[in-house]
Amino acid sequence: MSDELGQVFAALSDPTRRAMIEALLREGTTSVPRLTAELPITRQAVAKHLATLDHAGLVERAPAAGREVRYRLRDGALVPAGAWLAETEAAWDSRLARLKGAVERKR
Amino acid sequence: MSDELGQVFAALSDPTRRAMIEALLREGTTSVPRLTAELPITRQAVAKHLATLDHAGLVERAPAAGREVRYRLRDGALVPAGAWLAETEAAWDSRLARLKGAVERKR
DNA sequence: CCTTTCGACAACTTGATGGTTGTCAAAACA
DNA sequence: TGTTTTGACAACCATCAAGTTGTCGAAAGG
Repeated sequence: MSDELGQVFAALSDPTRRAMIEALLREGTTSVPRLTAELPITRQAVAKHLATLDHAGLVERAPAAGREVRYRLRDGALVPAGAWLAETEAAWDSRLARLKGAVERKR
Repeated sequence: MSDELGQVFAALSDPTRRAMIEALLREGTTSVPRLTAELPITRQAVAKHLATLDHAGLVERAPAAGREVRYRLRDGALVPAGAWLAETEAAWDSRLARLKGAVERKR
């Protein structure tokens, strides 16, 4: 469907995937076996989550030696989601502020 | 399960629900029939989406006259999600910047 | 008073999600 | 060489998500 924003938010909605992102933030780059050691799920489940993050564009495969497959964060991948949230939050707040102002003025 | 952040992100992952939020931003407050007129889905589907937004804490029921049920945005509801995204994005960027710096320094 | 509208449920279909087990070939290692 | 890891698939299961149709009673409107 190519709802990019939706895919990013969906990817972030799973706590396991957020944990993976946080691990990536800590460790810079990681791999399936590595994450499998940190998480209480199977290798296959980890691989699936990484594929989801990949499809959402949050993560990409990094060149690695041998058969190893490493993953790293994709530059700028969070920007659209962050921008949408920031804009929406701003509009949200200003609307509520205006409402509040109207109430104040009324009494 | 009570994964608040997850529920918010999940709520935002659906384009129909984002459209509802944007309508709410434009119109201040809305109702099931109103949204049904704007969207290509049934009254019942609209009600379900509103319930989802309600459970995620993004929206709340506003007092209304008669049998009408109006919905409005909940103050501060986006803050945790926005904060998580902003923090993560910052860590993300600084990590990438550091990496880039290391590469520059190396050659 | 009769008809329409609205909210609240319930049942159902279809498809996606998160997880599992199992298999296999290639690479790494003892 | 033989054993263990790793990645890549596939099948499967249970649950949830998005949407539908249908029903019902209460409120609004003619």
